[in-house]
Amino acid sequence: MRHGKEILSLYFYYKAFIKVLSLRIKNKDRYMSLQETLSNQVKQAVLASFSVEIESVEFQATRKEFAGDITVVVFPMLRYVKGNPVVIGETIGNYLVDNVNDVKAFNVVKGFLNIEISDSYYLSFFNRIKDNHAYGFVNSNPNEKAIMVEYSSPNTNKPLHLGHIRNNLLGYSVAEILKAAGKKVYKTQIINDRGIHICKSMLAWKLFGNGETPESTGLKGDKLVGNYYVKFDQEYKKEIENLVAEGKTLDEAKKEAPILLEAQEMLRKWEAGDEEIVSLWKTMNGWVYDGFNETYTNLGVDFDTLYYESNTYLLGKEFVAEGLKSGVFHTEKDGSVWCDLTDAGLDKKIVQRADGTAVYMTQDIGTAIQRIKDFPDVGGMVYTVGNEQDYHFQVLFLILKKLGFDWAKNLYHLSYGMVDLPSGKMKSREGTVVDADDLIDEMAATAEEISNELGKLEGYTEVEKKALYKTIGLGALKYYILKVDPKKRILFDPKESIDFQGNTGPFIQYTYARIQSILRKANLDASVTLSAVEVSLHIKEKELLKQLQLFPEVIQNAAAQHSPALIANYTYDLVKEFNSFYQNVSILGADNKDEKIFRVQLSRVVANTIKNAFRVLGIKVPERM
RNA sequence: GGUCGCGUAGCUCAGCUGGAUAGAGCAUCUGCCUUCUAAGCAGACGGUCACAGGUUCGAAUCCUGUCGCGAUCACCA
Repeated sequence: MRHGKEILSLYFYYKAFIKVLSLRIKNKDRYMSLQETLSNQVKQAVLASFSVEIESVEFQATRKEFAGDITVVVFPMLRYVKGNPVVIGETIGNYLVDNVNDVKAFNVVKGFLNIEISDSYYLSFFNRIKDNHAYGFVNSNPNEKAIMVEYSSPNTNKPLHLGHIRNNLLGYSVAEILKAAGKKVYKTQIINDRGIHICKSMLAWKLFGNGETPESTGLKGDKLVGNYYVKFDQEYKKEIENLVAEGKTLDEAKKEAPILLEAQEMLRKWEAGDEEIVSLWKTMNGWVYDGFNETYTNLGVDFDTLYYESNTYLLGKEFVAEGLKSGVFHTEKDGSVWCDLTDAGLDKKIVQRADGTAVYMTQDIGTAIQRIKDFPDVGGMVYTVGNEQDYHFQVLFLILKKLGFDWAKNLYHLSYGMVDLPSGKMKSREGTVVDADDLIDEMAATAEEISNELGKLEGYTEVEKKALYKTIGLGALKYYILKVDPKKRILFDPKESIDFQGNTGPFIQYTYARIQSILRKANLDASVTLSAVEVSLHIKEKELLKQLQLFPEVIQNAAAQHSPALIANYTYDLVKEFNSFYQNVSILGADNKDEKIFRVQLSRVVANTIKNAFRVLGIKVPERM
């Protein structure tokens, strides 16, 4: 037996493991978690042996180089019990062996009491979950308030890029995680469909478009509109150059460029309801939505309800008026409305311009209130928005609290780091963006290349193959993005392709496919329930069971922390453990029938857990690959 | 400058509500496909956990300061 990396591989989740021992085991007349039982018994042992009461007992998973499954840390007790930690540990260990059925043996290393738990404990756990396809998921409680998760929320003047992909994947996954953790969830977005940005695209199309449409060009609608946004910028820059050549300063030129003035005029006309402008606006936004929907479908994300800024920006103003009445806001001499947040350590913030028009904040105040009106069962919201807007949401939440909404305390800004390129920030106007559609296609193409090299898909139709390439390509992309802690920024180098080996989505999908292959070949009745007497656990089997035990708690933690990364990392650990089992233990070639049944069942449960974990990440699993 | 976030192996990342010798993947090097899918397994190599103090029996983890990177401090969204 080797004692290298493989042995240590589970070390890092040992903290989480403790919590998982809270799975119910039968103890006398009621269910009590193993840790609860042990905790009480350790207290008893200390009381009996040293006449001291201790408040709590600290557990951790046993490191792999030592015998045992769970470890009691003796050091904290030294505060109450004077003595040698080894002696104290041994005293407690003996007491546990005598008094707790599932404690089989123990050993003490320095101040650590390592406890061995009986196989029957793990087997009874296994028998409880083996047929539960929703293992790890909690049904939603109808009495509990729902959560609205906002994500994506793009501007409608340009196509989606890699930054939006991170946003979409995070928002979608967090919504699914919350559902899995027992919350009712609504997915939504606020579509920034009005403003100067869309007018720029509209104007450029009017001037240079020659009536082009997605149909006439074969271009996706968002791409077509995005092209005119770029076109506008090019013309704008030309005009600035000309004006500077004529002797204007750069600042003057930027403000006076005719094309910009014309775009601003267009915005005024739009706000005044000019029929021609509004009609063009509707047409071009329609093109963009068609394009976006294609990308969303491709990415596999969806929404339950949509909000458009053009519908909600006026609503905010009502509440600005209300806030003025109640004294939350005040008017400046010029007529603009402000909120003073200096008592909270923040600045003053404008909520409405002097001319009465809405700012970003006005709109967000209105949108939040509108959402609660539309969905009265919503008790909180999650905003998936980049960390460049941390301050905005700090202020927004505070204002909503000041306005007296009780749900305002349940607002959460899911703030994530930017996706940057080696050259810096992605800029649509400068063409330095990684286009979402292109990237998805490239990932599928790479999956196809690798699949062809490996040549394991004989018998698959072209349609099946195409679908599989997409599953794998998207799996690689999504996992690559989601495994990183949301708050950290991602540096994406287009020259370095996303891996398909190691800690990747395809590696996990591959393991799932392997298990499916075994299940197809197993050809046995997996419904029987084996008792502890019939099977004694292989070390790899036991490690797998320990890892499986963690899953429900991982879901809860991921929900509490709004972090898909926790699910991704957990799944990787589970899969690593399974592959080690697979490569070291023969499943179909087990020594006897019971062992074979158990291993097949265990493999099936692992596959199901992979599937469930990946489902909340929005990643599909393949039957073959 | 004020505020917020980040800094762990050559690279990409775990670990952070304090506990045993800080872990993975990629890259480099070694073994393993007449046996369940080698997108795999088993191993080697690789670390002053940015730096300096402090709290503690014990600090990558908590506190303070310094440095570096990023964001933000708009009548833009």
